[in-house]
Amino acid sequence: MEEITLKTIATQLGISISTVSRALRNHPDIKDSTKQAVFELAGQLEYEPNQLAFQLLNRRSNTIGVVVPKITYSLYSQAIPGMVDVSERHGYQLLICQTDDSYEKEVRQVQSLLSSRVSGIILSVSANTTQFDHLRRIQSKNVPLVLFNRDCEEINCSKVTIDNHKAACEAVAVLIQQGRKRIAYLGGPMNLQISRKRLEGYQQALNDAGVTPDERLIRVVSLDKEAMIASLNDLLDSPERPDAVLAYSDQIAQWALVMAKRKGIRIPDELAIIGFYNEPTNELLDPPLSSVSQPAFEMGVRAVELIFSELKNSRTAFERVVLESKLIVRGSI
Amino acid sequence: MEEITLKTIATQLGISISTVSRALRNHPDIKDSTKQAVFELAGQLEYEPNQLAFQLLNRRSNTIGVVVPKITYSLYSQAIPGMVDVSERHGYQLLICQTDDSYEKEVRQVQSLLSSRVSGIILSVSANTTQFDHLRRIQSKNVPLVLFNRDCEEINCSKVTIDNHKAACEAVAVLIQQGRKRIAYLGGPMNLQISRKRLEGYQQALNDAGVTPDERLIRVVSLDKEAMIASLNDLLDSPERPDAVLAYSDQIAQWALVMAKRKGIRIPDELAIIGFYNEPTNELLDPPLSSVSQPAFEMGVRAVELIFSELKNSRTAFERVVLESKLIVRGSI
DNA sequence: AAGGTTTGCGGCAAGGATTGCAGAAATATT
DNA sequence: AATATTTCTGCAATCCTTGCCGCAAACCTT
Repeated sequence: MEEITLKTIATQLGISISTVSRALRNHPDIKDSTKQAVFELAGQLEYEPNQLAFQLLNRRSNTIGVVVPKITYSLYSQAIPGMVDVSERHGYQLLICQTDDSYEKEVRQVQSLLSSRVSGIILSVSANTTQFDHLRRIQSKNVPLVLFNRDCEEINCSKVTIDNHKAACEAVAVLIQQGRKRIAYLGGPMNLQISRKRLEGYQQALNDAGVTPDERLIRVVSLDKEAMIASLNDLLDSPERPDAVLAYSDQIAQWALVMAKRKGIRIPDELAIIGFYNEPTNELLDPPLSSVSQPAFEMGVRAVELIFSELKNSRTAFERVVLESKLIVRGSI
Repeated sequence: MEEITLKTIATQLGISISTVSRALRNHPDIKDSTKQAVFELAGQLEYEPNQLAFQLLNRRSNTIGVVVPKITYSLYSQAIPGMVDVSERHGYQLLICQTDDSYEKEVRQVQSLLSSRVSGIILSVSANTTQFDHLRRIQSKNVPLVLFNRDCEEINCSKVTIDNHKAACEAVAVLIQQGRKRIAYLGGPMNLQISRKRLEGYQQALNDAGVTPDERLIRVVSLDKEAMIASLNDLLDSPERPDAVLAYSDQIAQWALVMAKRKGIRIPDELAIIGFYNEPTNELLDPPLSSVSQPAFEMGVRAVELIFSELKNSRTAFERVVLESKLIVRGSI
């Protein structure tokens, strides 16, 4: 069983390869009768044009590389379908990699995507990435790069994010208006810019309201489930127990809600909770969890669109798309 | 800014392309001093071997195509990381497509993957696929094909599934043992084999226990949220209200739980609920949702492994991997 | 009928990397 | 010193497709 190529068809019909190629692409130079014969035989042999050869010729692969920390994080599992949607419509495919939040893996993945000559790269930096030469390398090869969700200041390129500072600030403001006095921030990894931005937003809201911040209410929470639960236990059992919580992610917020309930803490009376990302399951909790919603699907869509616009028009300035986030108020506050 | 190729290095060093190629692959025929010079310049120019050329030469792309109905379905968003893990370890990448449960899209995606000369295809059939020529085509091209989760009898190939009949049967048996009399089955699309198998398992369990089935308790539920809620309302408000429910998916089961609670139906006293897929958020509900857990991550791992084993040893018989499902008992029963 | 135009097709090159074979240079052997 | 052997390097083919140039035959023009 060997590959069916243009050559196979050409020799079987006793014509040249170029004629077959043109016939299949409906070139006007080719006689109708020839075209018909070619189409017939091609269908019969189930000929599929070899994309690899085509891509080599065109020096690009019609493929967009996507690098995310973990596909399972809901923002990514929602954003990726958005990317798939748009890119499929343009005849592009997605090469998806995950870094497991490891810097080394991120570098390897980027390398490998460049080697595969992807047409563009969409990336969300890992929690352990503090050096960015690999991203500069993408740019120096003139491959469009779009950062989304997890941004970094060090790289100048097109970006799709929300205004994390503002989102956190507004969420905390709502808590303050409710009369909450001891508001905690449960942050994610602090070398993530978005985690820091949310912290700054939190601090600013306190500042604006003239509330003295309490350092003990600012905690970095591990994303690992067991460790997270331990942190939550520690906070909820401590004498400085908060009366409100803004969490870096719904994953954290959901467990905070569940743990608090198990401890008999009444929600929202004794503890208000707000998370980030507006996971669909927030609605199912009792009480339902309030959350800052991010348009994840749209982030994916926009990221791919930015790739295409750079591809089409390589000399445009970098675009920063800042999408609207929105506090979804439910029973937890 | 042009592409850095072997030629670039060769001309700059005044040696031939072949020498550069061999130097980079550490061929023993090449003098050490030459190698060193080549390595140095290659590093300096940030040379990346062009995978496209390599793949064309080798007639394969080191890429595995994955076709699923929707990436957001939790089984897939868990299985894909399993696939990514294994394939990355082997130096392969994943080309991910979704069909949105459309037959036409599925055909197109498969076509396009074949055109891209993927090394193998992993697929979960769409809910509207009733014809399978496109899958036969994959096989006739000697491209390894693995079906997972959503199987179909019509195609003979390697498969990774669970025993849906048995899983449903055992779940219902537990409900019967609890003394439940009116057990409902909330099924998914009926041209999905897994949905039918679960129905059969449900029916067999009733049969085995000598319970007369009530047709009104068997319902096909749309996967669309609004329509689903309407169906649930209808069932829960009807005079033939069940005292137990086996749902095709946790998505359905979770909403059944929430809707029942809102109607003041006590769970599990008045209504027991079991879902499928063991979504992580089941734990967060009140009461926590019982569910038939499927090893989604492992399904992904095994599917890729099956591709590799066919790739290595093309003449092996097809393997059917049937993984163990398990009823996770929580407060909802 | 001689020249010009159209029609239909073939040949060649390019795109980048690998590799068997052959050949040149350097070294070893007699 | 002449031959044999080893060490290193280059040529050319290959993977498949497309674009460009050119050629022959057929047609049309005057």
